[in-house]
Amino acid sequence: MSNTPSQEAQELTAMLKRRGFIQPAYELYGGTAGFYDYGPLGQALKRRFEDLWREHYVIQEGFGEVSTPTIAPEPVFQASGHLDQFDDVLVECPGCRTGTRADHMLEDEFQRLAHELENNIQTLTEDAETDEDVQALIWARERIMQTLDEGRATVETEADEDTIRELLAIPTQNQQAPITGVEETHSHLDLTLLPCAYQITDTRHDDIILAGEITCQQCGHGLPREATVAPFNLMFATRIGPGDSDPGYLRPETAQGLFVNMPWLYRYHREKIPFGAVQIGRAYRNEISPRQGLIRLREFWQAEAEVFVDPNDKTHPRFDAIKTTNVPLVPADNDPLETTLETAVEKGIIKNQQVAYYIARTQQILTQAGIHPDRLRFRQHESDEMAHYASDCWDAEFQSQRYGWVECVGIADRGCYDLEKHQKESNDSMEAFRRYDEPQTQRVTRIEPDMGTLGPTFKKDAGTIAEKLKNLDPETIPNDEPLTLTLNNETIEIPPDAYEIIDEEQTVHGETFLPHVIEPSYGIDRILYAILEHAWKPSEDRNRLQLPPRMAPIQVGILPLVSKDGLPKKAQTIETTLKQHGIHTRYDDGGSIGRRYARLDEIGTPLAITIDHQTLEDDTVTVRDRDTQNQTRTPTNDLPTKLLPILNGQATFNDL
RNA sequence: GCGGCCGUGGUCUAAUUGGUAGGACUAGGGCCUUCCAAGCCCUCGGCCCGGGUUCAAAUCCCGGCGGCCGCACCA
Repeated sequence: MSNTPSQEAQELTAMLKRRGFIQPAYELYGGTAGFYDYGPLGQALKRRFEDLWREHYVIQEGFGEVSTPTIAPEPVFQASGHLDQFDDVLVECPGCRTGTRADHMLEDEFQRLAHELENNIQTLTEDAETDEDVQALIWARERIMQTLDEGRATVETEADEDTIRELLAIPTQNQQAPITGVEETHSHLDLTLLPCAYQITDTRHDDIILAGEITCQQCGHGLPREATVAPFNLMFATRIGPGDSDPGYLRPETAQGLFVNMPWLYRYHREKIPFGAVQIGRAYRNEISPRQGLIRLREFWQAEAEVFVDPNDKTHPRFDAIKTTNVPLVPADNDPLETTLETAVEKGIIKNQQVAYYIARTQQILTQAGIHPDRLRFRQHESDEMAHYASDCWDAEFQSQRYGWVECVGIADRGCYDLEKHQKESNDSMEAFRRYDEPQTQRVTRIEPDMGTLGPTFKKDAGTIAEKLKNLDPETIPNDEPLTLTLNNETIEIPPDAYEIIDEEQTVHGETFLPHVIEPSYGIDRILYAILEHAWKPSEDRNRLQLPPRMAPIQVGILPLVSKDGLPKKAQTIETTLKQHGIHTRYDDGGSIGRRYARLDEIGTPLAITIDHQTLEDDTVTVRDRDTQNQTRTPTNDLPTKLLPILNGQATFNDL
């Protein structure tokens, strides 16, 4: 969807650099793709967005904000799946040196083979001489088509192997031919067609062996039977401490820092579900070929929230407040539509209220930040596009004049994926407790081994036997006969005094469960680009950055009309007052007044106050509105109380 | 990662067939100036990096880095 950058977009890029918003990093040394610097204005803009985000998630939602390290030891990503699944497997063609993703290549190859086999069988069926052959081919065809999707095909037929090979035109002398692993079992042949022919042996840190007869799609060069293909993991690797013993990685998302702290955060939130935790920070992905400025970076900023919810209850307590919100949706398997969130959840387009709620939240934040509502939509991931952890996922996408629709927020129902993996990897509980409304009593029958007897009798096997006993169903314990167990292929007899059957009443107050996680994840850099592009209003006589006032890096310009007659001094006094109220000002007495207004318009400063000779007489100044260029006169003393509401977005210039 | 095009002050751009860089805008200083990029004077600032060919390279050749476009990729 990339176009040649328009004149407008190029001018925006130039302005962003000239005025100190952003520029490619390390230009001094030739630049490094995928890294950007935020200058004074860009950083200020980013802070304003972060503060807006915090206002929604930390203040209004009440989620605790944390800050965790950007480097994590290997087990974290072993658990999260990033080490195994967060990579692309690349095959390099020795002919044209094109790198292709191995899994994509195999997929294409299976498709091609499917068609070829289909055709072969079609013609061969017509030529088949005996009914048996025809029957065999029909079976073969059905099974092949049925199972080809899985990358393997099993053919059951009464015809012998040679007939099949011949009829399918498969050379027998070639060990790597699509039919391998032929086994004769009773009256049918089990032909395992594809997995041996095109086998990816993924041993992770070793090379991957690709066997088979595949030609490069780019140049037609045959790939060698055992082309080595390397997994390209998108994480930056490093070493923690000296030596190679302790590998670490720069985090590819801030989320893991929240997951690993789930028990801590659960206690902080006084063991109540649902609760949320958030983090704003840097994340790293070693992209193969980053381009498109802020859109694809190797080091970027995320603002992520993890909301831990009860899997049995994904309603949202404040859903009523947002249910009539209209949102433009692009569902995975339906036409785009605009509907209320209530309808979308009722119709099952959005899976649950929790996801819907954060879609609404996201819409609020992004539009408040200055993304145009008509150029914002929510698109559902196709099932094959979904990350390895997600069960439902919606992307907020903004429409860029330059890059087309670009995702900038992902709202995913990650289920219990992450917590389960970390629980397993760490052997620590990630569970929460669900208290019943009424404690429940239940009769429990269980077997209690008597170690005092088992120990001396069975010595070192006692522990294993005790485990086995506990796992027996008490119902199956014979009453009269001795109890027997199989241990190490031996049958042993357990005397009745070595265990006790306990039948008791237990009171249960609740149960533990793994919470599910709803994750709204914001890509800050992309959002900032969206804000800038949507706010950019170039024209022949003046360029204007129409930022919402609360996003503006510089809030108020302070301009003495002329730099004499004591006007600069008066202006600086006023500026000091405004600064004391926390207003970010910029004093400028250089050049004509028009030039100075233009400079402020270009960086999105919403208000400018001008100190003129009348100020010296009656202590009033003019306040100028960036968007309309209108001016109104205001007493100096009223400035802080009048300007602050405008800058916070609670009032407009017309309220002055 | 592949292919095509490209790389001159902060930005845009000029420099016959090789002869060591000129302009505009911006910015800084000054003059002038009573409200929207006015004018005048002065100033700062450049050949992406490294190698090669040559008496001499912004220019030709090779490599690297970066950019744009296409392909590919994008949990």
